[in-house]
Amino acid sequence: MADHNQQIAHFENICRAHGLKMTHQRLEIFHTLVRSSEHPSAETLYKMLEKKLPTLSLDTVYRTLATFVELGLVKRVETPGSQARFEAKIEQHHHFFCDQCGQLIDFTWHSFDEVQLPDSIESIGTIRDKNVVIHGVCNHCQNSDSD
Amino acid sequence: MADHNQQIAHFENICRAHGLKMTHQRLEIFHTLVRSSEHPSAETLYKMLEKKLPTLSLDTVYRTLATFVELGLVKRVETPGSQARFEAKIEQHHHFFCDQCGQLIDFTWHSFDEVQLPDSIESIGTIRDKNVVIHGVCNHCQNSDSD
DNA sequence: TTAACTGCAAAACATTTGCACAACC
DNA sequence: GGTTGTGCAAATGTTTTGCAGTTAA
Repeated sequence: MADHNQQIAHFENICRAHGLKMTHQRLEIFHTLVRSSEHPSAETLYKMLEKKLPTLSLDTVYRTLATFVELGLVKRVETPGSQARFEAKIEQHHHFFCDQCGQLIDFTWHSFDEVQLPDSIESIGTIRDKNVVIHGVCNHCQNSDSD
Repeated sequence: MADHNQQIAHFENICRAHGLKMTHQRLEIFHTLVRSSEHPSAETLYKMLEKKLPTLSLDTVYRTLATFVELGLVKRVETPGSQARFEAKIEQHHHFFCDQCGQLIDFTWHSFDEVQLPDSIESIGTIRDKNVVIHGVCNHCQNSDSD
């Protein structure tokens, strides 16, 4: 929780540094994303916020997310689904994708993060980021298969 | 090249086993995908084939790819782009994505493939597949930055 | 005040679907 | 011959854009 406040302070600084206005919508969208662990789509975020911001429009959510991605405050997560999904998590982490329910679960794997890539890979180009993506079936789905 | 023929034989067997007809379109789409290393989208495939199959329609490409994915003959590649991209490569491999030109480069990393995942990850669920995705800038883009 | 932001509506883009004809087995 | 597949066109779903009114600095 304390982490979130720090992240929000960072968010406000970045916006100020780029001359972006601190609107109600931007603040709420960022708050919601930081506090969520479900990697929501634009539409999911819109639904999460419709009680709090009844006049919010879906295109504002799309525009706001695009702005955040450009500033590096938010990442677009690559998934098999047709809708783009987003996360505001900063720390290096990886994803487990449940092929059955579509849930994305974050995990950390420090020994992977620190491993040096083989030269054959390093020589492809300049590496910015390396991530592990696991596909499988989460425990919840596994257990409810007995219907 | 020889590998491709084997893969195409496998493709024909699978189709037969599932009662699927061996149409000109399916054969050509699969051939093109097997021989390509660019992980094309449905639209790219359609353009690659329009000289050879002038009456081919884009929706047939979509339908055919969906069928192949269902049969496990083709994989949908997860990319940041808005169009889905596909590959017919069978061997375990990983992807380098160039953030600048959007090119996807395959690489192998056997010591990663063989590593046992930490228990904390194994306990999330049943793992079907684990892949590394690297983001960066490929050598080609790096070198042409001097314009 | 004024430049940037939002909401609305419409457009653009990617993908899917219904139907009638054509092609495979 | 009968079933499955294809092409056409239209529908659907997701994301983007133009514009005029609204809001933060």
